[in-house]
Amino acid sequence: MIIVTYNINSIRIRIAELKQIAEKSNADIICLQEIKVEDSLFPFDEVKSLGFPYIYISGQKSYNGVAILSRFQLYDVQAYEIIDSSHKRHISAKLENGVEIHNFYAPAGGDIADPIINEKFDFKLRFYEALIDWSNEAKNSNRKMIMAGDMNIAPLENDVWSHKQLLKVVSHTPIEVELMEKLRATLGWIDSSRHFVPASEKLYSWWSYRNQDWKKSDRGRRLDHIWLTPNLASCLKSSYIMKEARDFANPSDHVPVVTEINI
DNA sequence: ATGGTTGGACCCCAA
Repeated sequence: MIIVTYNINSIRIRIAELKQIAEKSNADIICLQEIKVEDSLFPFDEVKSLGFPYIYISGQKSYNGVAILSRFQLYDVQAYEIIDSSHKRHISAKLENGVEIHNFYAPAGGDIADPIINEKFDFKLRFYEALIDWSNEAKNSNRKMIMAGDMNIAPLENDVWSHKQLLKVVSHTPIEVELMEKLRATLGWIDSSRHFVPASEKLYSWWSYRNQDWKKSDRGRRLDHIWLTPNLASCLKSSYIMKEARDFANPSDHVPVVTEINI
């Protein structure tokens, strides 16, 4: 089974890119973030025609919004409102065999890395504390879980273009990195991208729009992640980041993470 | 130190 996570930054203007991604990845399941559309305006017909008849969404107008697209039926679908009831940032569904898929869009956190001055950063930290509680609920349960999404944190030194220059930049501050590691450690989550790429190697999934040549400056960050619970470790077959998607005609600033699992 | 771009809404906000 091939699972993809992709921050699409508006699904309605990026159907052509989604098509390319579906074809190149041969995805069975695509977790989307920032669909930026309310449920009633979701482009169901266009997405179905890409080979995903099963569509599970938690949308809102203008901001946020998550969706799971699937080639086969999923079960026990739940949409959550972590902390703030107006933010649609988490949807989950189960495979027929009971494996859980959780799709997240973590808050970006604003510009200033201080929770007292910047309430968006405070919200991001509280969101992660809530995620840690959510993950801890699965402790000792042996639930098989996949979590995918735009987590808006780049945890390792080589997950950003300059560790030193980004230490005070939201997405790579020590407090965020510590929270993400605390989340990872709850269940011993496996980072599928880093499972195949050593920590010494640069690896990014996002490049800002605010560079005239994203490839030349290459100031990327790895904000998008697919994690597995340890009881799925033996199923993890491969993973890659589809960097070429950043060069599509009308690209998102994020590119897809693609993970293959034998389940 | 600053500003650079994009998307969706509305005459600005979030990323």
